[in-house]
Amino acid sequence: MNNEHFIRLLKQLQLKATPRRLAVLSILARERAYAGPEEIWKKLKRKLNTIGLPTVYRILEELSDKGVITKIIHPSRQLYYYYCENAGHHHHFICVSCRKVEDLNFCASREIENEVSRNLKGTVLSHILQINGLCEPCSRKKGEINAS
Amino acid sequence: MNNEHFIRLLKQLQLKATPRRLAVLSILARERAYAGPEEIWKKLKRKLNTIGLPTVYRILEELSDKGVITKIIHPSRQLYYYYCENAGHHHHFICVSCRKVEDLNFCASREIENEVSRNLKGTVLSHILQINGLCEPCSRKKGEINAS
DNA sequence: CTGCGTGCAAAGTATTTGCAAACCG
DNA sequence: CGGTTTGCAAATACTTTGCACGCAG
Repeated sequence: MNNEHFIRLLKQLQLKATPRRLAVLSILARERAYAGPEEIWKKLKRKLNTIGLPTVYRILEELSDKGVITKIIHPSRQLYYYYCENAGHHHHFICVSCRKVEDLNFCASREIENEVSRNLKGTVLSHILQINGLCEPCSRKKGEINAS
Repeated sequence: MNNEHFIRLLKQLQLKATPRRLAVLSILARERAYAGPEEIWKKLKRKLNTIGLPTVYRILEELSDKGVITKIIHPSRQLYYYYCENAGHHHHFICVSCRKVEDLNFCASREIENEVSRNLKGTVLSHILQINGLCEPCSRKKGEINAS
């Protein structure tokens, strides 16, 4: 949660603990929602003297490759990222209205693995499972809008 | 499979049965693998006198919106599409090596629905489940390569 | 005929790259 | 110090749009 934590995290990943990287992590950690490179960049500009948009792209990409943050699959095909404290393998429910992300205590790895190895005799490398929907508050709001 | 079938299909979707649309469907139906707009365009140019790349984009987009073809989620973030005869809701296993796509007789809709409505009290709008891996032949080849 | 469909040219725009300067350890 | 990291400017490349002409129904 705090900077000390992120410094350790970056060292583990063999990345230098630079102000830019820490700032990106800190901003993402504050959010319960996914954010895009440009948005993050705008927020960073307020905190740091200077920061380039390509730097933001690079940092998000490397953190995502290392598995520290999650890439969100969005219909618009723009990049979105989300920082999740929860370490174990799991999947996300994303609210398409307010962008909130919530953890799902559900993963179908086992069934998938069975299905693929038995029927297709193939090898699973990775799987994507993302649930798009409306969170509880947004669900209600939509209901109100529809009802009115 | 044949043109008659696609003509009926397009009519159902309230799309005119034009040579371009039929050609796109026919090409996709022949493949057991996903393909990108540019590739499809190149193949189409051989069959048709003229066809513009934007047209291919437009046709793929509308067919995908209507649910006739499936958008493939690719790490490169380029667009790929796949025509699947199988009508019911299901998911796909894609081979990252040869691009082959296979149906999975597995869907976690019910578990997802339970999990979301019980724990999050949210509403599910859609879900993405895609398995990336190696099909059986590619699995073997990789093994050979690694072994050598 | 009448509006949907298409070709062409042109724009758009998110994302990436190259390189010199700055900086972390 | 030495290799990373970053800013800036510019490029890239995929994808989309506008508009006039053509064709399906």
